[in-house]
Amino acid sequence: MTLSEEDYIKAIYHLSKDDKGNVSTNAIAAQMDSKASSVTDMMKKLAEKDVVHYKKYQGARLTDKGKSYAAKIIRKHRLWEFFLVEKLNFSWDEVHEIAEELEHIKSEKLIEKLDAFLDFPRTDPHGDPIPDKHGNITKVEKILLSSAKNNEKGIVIGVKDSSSDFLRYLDKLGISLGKEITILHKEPFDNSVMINLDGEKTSISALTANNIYLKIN
Amino acid sequence: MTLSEEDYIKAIYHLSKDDKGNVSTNAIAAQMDSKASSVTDMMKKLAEKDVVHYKKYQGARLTDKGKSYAAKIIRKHRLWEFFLVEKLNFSWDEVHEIAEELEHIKSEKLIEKLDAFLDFPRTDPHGDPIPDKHGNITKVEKILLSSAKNNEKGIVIGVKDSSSDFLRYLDKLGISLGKEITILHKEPFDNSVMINLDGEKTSISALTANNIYLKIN
DNA sequence: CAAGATTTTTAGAAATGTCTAAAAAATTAT
DNA sequence: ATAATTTTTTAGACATTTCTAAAAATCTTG
Repeated sequence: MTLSEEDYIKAIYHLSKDDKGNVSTNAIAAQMDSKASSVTDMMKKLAEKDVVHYKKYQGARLTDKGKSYAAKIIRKHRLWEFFLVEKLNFSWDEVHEIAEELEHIKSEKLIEKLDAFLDFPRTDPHGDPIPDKHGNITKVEKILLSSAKNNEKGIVIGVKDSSSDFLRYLDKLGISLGKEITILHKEPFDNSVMINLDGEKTSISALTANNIYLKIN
Repeated sequence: MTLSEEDYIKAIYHLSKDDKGNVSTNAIAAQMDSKASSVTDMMKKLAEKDVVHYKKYQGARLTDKGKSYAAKIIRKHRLWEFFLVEKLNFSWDEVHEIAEELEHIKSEKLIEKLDAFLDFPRTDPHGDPIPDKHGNITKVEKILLSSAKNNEKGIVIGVKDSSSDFLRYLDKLGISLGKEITILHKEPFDNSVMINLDGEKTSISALTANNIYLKIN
């Protein structure tokens, strides 16, 4: 697979995470920051290679082969992110772009040795699960902070938005993976949430609350 | 710079290591395993970008900008090789191909952090010096084993040929970086060399002796 | 359910990097 | 120094990946 093909496979993977339907040409173009016509061309090529199911005017979805390939790219991306943060001391908002390049390095042996060197991490620095070498992902039960109920207590285990801006904002708030958060009160007026974090009362906006995943004990 | 441009820059760098003259179009084509016409095209492009001096029918050589760029690629290549061997337990004959890919990862910050993580190594797993962040290379005095004199004693500090085949052959012979070798006798008939290695007498061929660098105490 | 709006595909073009074949320049050898 | 050989460049083509503009299909809505 070329670099470009791998990027399209990843895009389709991310767009079809939850629902199992087809992904539209326009949705892929938006995700890739390219044009619908380019997507159509690439879908024909990927269908030829048997990594997507594609029918004119009906969008695309990954075949089993495509899903397996996507999982391998995601695995590489997340292992490299873990390496960058844990070994090279990058912060969690800096690693995505670099991992976007590293994820295309081909060697299987490299990635298995890296996995062992890192002591087989289960999640990346943003809490996202790292697929195993067969492409299997362990799903962890999690809810959005915004949908937690009053008096519920949870551990921060992930973020929905992992843009640098959001991650740096969380740093400023003192929110990081593993932190315990108690929901004190949800404000109906603006859907902001009053929480207890490290013994302090803090109010977080609806948008922020909608991008933090909690594991409820 | 694109991947392909970087590969051409590297090729010219390697071809003009010793002598300062221009490198011929055909020599570059041979090194790159491509055709002379492709080289001509690329030289025009690289001259435009001011990384090579190029005049029709007279070959090319790197500009200062080109040399600096080449040194950065070499630095990345050799740091990654060191990482692969020292941290991921690859053997010295396995790392070249993987480093060929890793050397194109762009982030400067990545490479400075990697350098620090590896504790600022001075040479790669084949004994070749790692340029510093400014592109400066520390030259070490060294001679080919084939040109050492009888009764001279030296430490293996590098190899001229770093192909997998040669490196694996050295493994079989028990020759690795840091080993002490004493030249016992040079056979005029076939230029083979009788050496003392770990207290054992061993004969090595002229070709082998011509690809091992020694530091004489 | 037909007209308008939107989405998707097709057609044609550009940029990159490569190649083959032929022409041009440089080198070598008689 | 001229002919033969080798090297290098040019010209034209092809594969990839992308784009714009126009056409075709699908969806939406009064």
